Amino acid sequence: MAENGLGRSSPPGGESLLFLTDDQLRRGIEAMFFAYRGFTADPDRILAEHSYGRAHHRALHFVHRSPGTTVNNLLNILGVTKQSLNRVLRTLIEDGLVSSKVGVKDRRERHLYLTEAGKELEKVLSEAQRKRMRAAYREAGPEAVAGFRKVLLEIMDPEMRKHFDQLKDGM
Amino acid sequence: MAENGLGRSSPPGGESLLFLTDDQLRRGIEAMFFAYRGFTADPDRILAEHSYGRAHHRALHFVHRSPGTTVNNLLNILGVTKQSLNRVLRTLIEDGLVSSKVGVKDRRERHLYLTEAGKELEKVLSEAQRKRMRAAYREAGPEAVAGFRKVLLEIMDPEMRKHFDQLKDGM
DNA sequence: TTGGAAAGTCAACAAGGCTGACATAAACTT
DNA sequence: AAGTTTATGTCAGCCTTGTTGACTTTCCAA
Repeated sequence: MAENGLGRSSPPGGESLLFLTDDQLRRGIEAMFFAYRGFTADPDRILAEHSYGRAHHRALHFVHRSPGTTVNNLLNILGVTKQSLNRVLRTLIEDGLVSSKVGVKDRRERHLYLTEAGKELEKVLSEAQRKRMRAAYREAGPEAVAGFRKVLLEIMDPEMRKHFDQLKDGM
Repeated sequence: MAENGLGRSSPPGGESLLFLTDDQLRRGIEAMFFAYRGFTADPDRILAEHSYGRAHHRALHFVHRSPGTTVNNLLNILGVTKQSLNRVLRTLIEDGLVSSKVGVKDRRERHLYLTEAGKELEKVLSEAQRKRMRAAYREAGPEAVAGFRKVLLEIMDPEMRKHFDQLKDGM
């Protein structure tokens, strides 16, 4: 059986498992790396104009997605420390993009909402990002998109997958 | 025609373009975000044990991939400033993971190679990352993987796509 | 009612981006 | 030969965004 270019013979099972060779996996890893750069490029440019970073985008996105969410919930979704999130949140609140309301049931909690200005910036950011994704989806076609989504789901940590699925419910 | 949940009616063309709705695009964006976290999680853990970061991983990966590459070429691939790359490269060279050799044809250039120790760490990192990708690919199946790759290619900036394709040649 | 847990805030530090200025050596141009 | 460009490296300093530790306020349960 022919070598596959890495000095290892192909795995047993023949052609059907060629997509699992180390070469193919490495190509996938590199594709993920380069694609993620494109994925964030457009929002990054817009954020820079506002002196914000990706962390601000993420906060805006998920507050938009789950209005009234608590800081703690956001923490779990974003997977950063509360101190790190707090700094970003503080500037967004100071700048009037996010409003924070003390919880009614539990007054320790802060519920987060986008203000009109916050919704506006979120829209600009997400439209820029969607524009690229739309073009990519259109070029690749619906079946490729289905595969894309399927693989991404499998790459996620189970914990993150849970958050992803929970977001779905709120749609 | 039914609303799609965002207060916009579905695009003309009917069911066939449902994968291009803002909802679907937003889900794709979120999937990309959560998946990228999983994608980097395993290497990140290993890197932390060595007091390295993702920047070191990227350098190791691409030097491994293109042995003898120049600093300038690496700069273009990674898309960072030379100061930033230099800091990372310097520690890798000091730690004996990367070797830098003056060019023969053009003595201004430095050609970069992994040392044995460098190859070892790169292997540990890439095997951890491939392990997750292999599991994901296996779960998703070859057709999904093809779609995954196709969409990623389309998301890339043309400039990055060029680098990606050039790497292919070296395989 | 008191002590622990939870939510959030403040302070300080580190990694890794960035810009700008500058140095050196080698290659190229005129 | 002189001047310019290119490749690389370095220093200084800034910003964003991660981190840990210490602290306050609030809630709840023993």
